Amino acid sequence: VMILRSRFLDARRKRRNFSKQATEILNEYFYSHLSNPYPSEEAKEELAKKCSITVSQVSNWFGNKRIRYKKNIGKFQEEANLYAAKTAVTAAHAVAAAVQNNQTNSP
Amino acid sequence: NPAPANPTKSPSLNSPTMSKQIFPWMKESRQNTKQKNSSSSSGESCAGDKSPPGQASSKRARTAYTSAQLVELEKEFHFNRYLCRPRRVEMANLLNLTERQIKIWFQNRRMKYKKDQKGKGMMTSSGGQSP
DNA sequence: TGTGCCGATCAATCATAGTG
DNA sequence: ACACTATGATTGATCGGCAC
Repeated sequence: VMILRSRFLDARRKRRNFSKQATEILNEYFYSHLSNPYPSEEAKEELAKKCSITVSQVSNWFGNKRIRYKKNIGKFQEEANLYAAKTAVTAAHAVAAAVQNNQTNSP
Repeated sequence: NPAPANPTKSPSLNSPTMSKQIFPWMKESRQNTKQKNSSSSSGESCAGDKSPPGQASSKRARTAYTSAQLVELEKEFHFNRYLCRPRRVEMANLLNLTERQIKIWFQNRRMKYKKDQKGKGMMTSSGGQSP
């Protein structure tokens, strides 16, 4: 337990929240692709550009978002509805691929 | 982790408006979809790697490496970015970690190295700003 | 057939920024 | 000022695919 505090030199010390509009763009993408929120490398690059952040940051954002979303879906319902209404449904095609793997369950 | 155990999932959700569905990616995820049963320990073996305890370590629990272990690993990484089998065995014993862990650490370290290299490459002028 | 590596992700955790 | 929550980043470990 004395095995710590070597991290006091980490970069995470200085963290900046993303701009309100960057978060807006990311959430828009996330909720409009809720069926499969895994942007391609190209999509990440585009999002990174629009948000003025790095591709890694986009990856981190989606990683955190996915995990936290599924950890507590209820907590994000409001947000989900908010963005769902705001966007023009683009999650139809992705469903096909996802659905193919979905049908495999029955106790 | 106090988590008792909740193997099976009972998805069932939705508030008033049943607008959202539970897509496959939202499910409990990892450590399934592929259960290569048979033997005991984890699916991976990593060419003979065991720990003295021989406990069923199928549950990987983010072991926190000590700073001492990290220092050794880092030192070795600067010497070689890749580890040969014999060396890996040595380090495993030296640091009291499994070969698998050593292998994975180097794997992750290489990825991190690559990522860092990318971040650099630009940055023209000055830098050192001291407030 | 078995093993290591890569790329992407997961999942837990750290440390800080925000909010009340 | 301070407890508690939201959030970006780090990292040990897994998954699927690929090369040898």
